[in-house]
Amino acid sequence: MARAPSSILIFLLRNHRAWQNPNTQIRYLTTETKDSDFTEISQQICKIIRTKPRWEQTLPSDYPSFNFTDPQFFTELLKHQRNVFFSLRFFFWLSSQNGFLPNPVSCNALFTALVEAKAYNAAKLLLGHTGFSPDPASLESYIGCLCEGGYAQEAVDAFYRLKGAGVCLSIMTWNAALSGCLKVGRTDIIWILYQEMIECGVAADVETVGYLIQALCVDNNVLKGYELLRQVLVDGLVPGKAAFNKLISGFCKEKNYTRVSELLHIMISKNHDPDNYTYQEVINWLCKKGKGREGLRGFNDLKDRGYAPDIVMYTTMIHGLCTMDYIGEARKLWFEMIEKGYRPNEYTYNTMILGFCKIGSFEEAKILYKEMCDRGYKETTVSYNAMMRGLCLHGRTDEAYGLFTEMPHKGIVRDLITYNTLIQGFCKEGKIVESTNLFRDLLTQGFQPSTYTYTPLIERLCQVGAVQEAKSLWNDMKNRGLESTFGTQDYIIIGLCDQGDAAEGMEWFLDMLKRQVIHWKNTYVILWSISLAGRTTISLKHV
DNA sequence: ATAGGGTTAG
Repeated sequence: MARAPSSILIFLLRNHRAWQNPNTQIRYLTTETKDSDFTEISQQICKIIRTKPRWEQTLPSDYPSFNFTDPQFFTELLKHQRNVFFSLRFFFWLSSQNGFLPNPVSCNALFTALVEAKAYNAAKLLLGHTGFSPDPASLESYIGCLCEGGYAQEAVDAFYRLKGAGVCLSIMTWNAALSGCLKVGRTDIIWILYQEMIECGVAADVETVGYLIQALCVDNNVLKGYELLRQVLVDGLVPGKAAFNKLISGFCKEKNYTRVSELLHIMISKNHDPDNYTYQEVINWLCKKGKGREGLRGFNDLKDRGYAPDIVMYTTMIHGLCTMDYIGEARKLWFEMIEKGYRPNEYTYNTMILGFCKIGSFEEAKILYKEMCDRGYKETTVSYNAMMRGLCLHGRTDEAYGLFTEMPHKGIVRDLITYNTLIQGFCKEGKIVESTNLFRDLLTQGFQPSTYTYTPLIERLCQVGAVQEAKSLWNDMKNRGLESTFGTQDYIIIGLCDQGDAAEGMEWFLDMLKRQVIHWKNTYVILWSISLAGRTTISLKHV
């Protein structure tokens, strides 16, 4: 039995400041009492680990007789510690002490606290470190938590852990999982999970269907998504707007405007009025698929019907007009947007600046560029790329290259598009040495070249008679699994023929036929080159 | 949730 701490107690009670000091209290409680009051001590320890930076080193030597490794003590501490990371740190400290056996109760309590704090990484760390089995309820909210944070793969792992324990998820968690996978574009996992869901015998609800439809759209399976929608509509279920919007966007991409308008009608009839998100996608894809005029008409119709386009819609429309080089119209919308009270943002500025650059109005572009900076928007890779692209389009590659060299000094990162823009610009001007130097530089920097990188290089090399180099670039491109654009192969054939190698030209041509990548516009030129080079008549028997 | 930068023929 411990000594009755009467003298110390009397001292402490008389000395208010000493009693306020947690160290003193602990020393009293741990050395002078046997039946340790865990509640009191843990409250004090909480204070210490919160305020004292190197408590791990001082705690044991300061209080040699207290048994910190009693699991009951840790459970008590957890109750009082608001900041779960302090508890975690304490837990790992305990684990390093001899004699502490993390018991399932404290592990589970800590795990639950971490999950509640949405500290998925820490929760995962704890799981991996201790290998304990959390109770199903915590594990289930852990799965929901992982999905929310975009950790789809980890969620699946946790799911199989639960499944192994014979527990099945509630529909809420299934939906959270599907939604989480959708957010990070992991449709592959969605289909696995959905299969599992069916096997568990959990009935999909209307929310589930919404996610499935969206997943089908992401997989470019819009028609299947549409069929699923029709099917559930018959059953009286109406998925949320997001599913409709994805379907509409998907059909726009496929230029299936009949379905688009049908879906818009369904939305209205089901009290899902199409919103800015819906229309923005329609206009976006109309512009991207070369129907900018229709896009503009739709945009104006919407305004006539009382819809108020938001800044994103305005930006989309301005961008569409700029791609068609209708800069005047774009500028009109720009001012209309400002009149309506929207301030141009980074996206709007970059779009408009590129528009001006493309038509060679560099003065206007520079004024806007300055305005953008004055408004506090930073210069970015995108804004630099836009200026460089404009300059390249107008034969001012030297100025573009000047910007390129300036970028690192301003701390602006160059990316693949930066390189591609310049490579294309130099190629266009026949500056093949500069282009290939940039290409080499790009590889040294560790970028993965894209089709946009190779195409201008191959074409220009062929034109200057360096067909061998062009062919090696072609192989390089193919080895990276990149698809060539229509027309690139034509240059190689014509280049080969210019060198008098009709036979190999023919080989390449037959290869194109086999792969059905013929660009019929150039076929006549190709056949003509081959026959000129080989002085033979090409008959379609070869085909 | 939504928007911005890189292919194409004289």
